Amino acid sequence: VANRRAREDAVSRPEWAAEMHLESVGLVARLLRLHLLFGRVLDEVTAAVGIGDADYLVLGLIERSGDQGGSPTRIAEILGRSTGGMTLTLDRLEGMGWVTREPDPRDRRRIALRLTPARADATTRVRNALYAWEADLRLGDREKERLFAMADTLLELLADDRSSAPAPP
Amino acid sequence: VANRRAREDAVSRPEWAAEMHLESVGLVARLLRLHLLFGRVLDEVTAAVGIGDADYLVLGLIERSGDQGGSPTRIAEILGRSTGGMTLTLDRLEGMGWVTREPDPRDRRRIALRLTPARADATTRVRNALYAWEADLRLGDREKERLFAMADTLLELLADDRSSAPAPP
DNA sequence: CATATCTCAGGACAACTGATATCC
DNA sequence: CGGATATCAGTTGTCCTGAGATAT
Repeated sequence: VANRRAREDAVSRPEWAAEMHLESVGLVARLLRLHLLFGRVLDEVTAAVGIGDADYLVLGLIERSGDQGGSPTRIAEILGRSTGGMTLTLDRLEGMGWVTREPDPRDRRRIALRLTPARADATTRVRNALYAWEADLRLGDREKERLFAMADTLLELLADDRSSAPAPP
Repeated sequence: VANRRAREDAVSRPEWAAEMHLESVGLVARLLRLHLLFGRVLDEVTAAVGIGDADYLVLGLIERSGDQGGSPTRIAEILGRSTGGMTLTLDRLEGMGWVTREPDPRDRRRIALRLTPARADATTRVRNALYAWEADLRLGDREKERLFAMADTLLELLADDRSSAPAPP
């Protein structure tokens, strides 16, 4: 056990944790930091193209929804927002001429969301910028493979989680 | 090359990407999803203790600032917010009796932020809940080690980034 | 009728910008 | 004085909740 602890300690004190008063640096601390840093990258990239990061996520989901178009409810679910709030967001995006709402003839409750050509360009630029950012990391094949594997492991764990939120004593 | 591509494709199409219309699933897509999912975990855990996630980050940083106490500017920097906004946040936190502001006698421009005992408990509860969440993942030693290593790789890459945000054409 | 999808009205509130006071 | 630190005033904007309209 002593051996295990020593090995874990060796790897579990990254430089950035030096100035923090933490007993130990585990997965959560790393994920928290990752969350912050990646959020910032996202902010910068989207701002450079002139969209907010929240809007980019909406636009990106619409773009990826295929020929059927995106639906407000579905997008709200994925992003963890209310449908009412999503209507407001869409009003805004539509008002700026970035998104169109078309009634779906097959189910007239539904609405098909589509990007206007100009915004399709913009989201493509954001995505290209993100890909460029990824390319700038200059990952080797092996490293990439391992990062993918780790990310997928984490994502599976997180996706299975749905029932979390332990209550405090 | 054909071999490499085949191998990469095998690993680069996680299940969750099935319904998305993506040409390829790279690191960014995974990080985006990770960002969303972990953000939700954070929301749930903090909400269960009765704080907002943004507030938890502030409280957590104050708690970890050691004997000197935290300073508004420093916290704003770490979280990527404006100092003006931080003042408002601190007003709120102080108003709720969660944080105290003490003048620093050694540099009277500065202010030392401290948690009230009650809130120190709350942040501890959140942290414990996060640790419990981590423990619930039931990671094996080897898996943990690999996740740590990968997370640290990513964090280094992100930390070196500071100069990103490529401009669009 | 029960359910699903979307919208509307009204409100809450967090965060920003820019200017200001104080201190090193 | 030039820089840093924190705050204030005024505003913007995003999102939520809860109720309602229309369609299945």
